[in-house]
Amino acid sequence: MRNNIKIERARHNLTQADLAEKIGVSRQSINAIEKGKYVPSTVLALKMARLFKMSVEDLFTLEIDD
Amino acid sequence: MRNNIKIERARHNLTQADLAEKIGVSRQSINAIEKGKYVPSTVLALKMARLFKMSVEDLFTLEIDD
DNA sequence: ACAAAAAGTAAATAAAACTTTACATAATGT
DNA sequence: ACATTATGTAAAGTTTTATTTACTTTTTGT
Repeated sequence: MRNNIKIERARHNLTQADLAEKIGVSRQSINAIEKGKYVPSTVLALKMARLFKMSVEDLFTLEIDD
Repeated sequence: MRNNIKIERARHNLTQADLAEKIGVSRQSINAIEKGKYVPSTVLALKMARLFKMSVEDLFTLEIDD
């Protein structure tokens, strides 16, 4: 699964720490999710999408191997 | 977080076992997710939404305590 | 160039997701 | 009523997500 978190963070001028705080996770979790180290829970995905005013589908996209 | 999995399953005439097989998880996982026992990963949410031809946001909705 | 802020990473741990097996209960069809 | 299918649930175990602390590297501003 890939994601556009880094791009949306840039659009909204947020650091990883900012985003982490806004959705209630640690900065390292944001970093790991952003880098594709692991798949976030649906709650996190929904919160991020809501924050960025976009759909979960536009923020996260399935890949062939998912 | 609440979800409309049970309803969508009914609309599509799928048993929990059917759905489980289609998205590649155990039947018990579907049962647990459906009953709100735990929050699925974003990959599962995306797969279910895609199967039901709807958005993740329409299938899963955040609640006040999330 | 320098300092400060941001991002990357890693190890140890905790918490939650998911599996498997197994059995109980409820619903459905004949 | 009976058999079959579907759902609910539970315990034990594995895997993955997420946290904390701490340190390194990269980026940004002055």
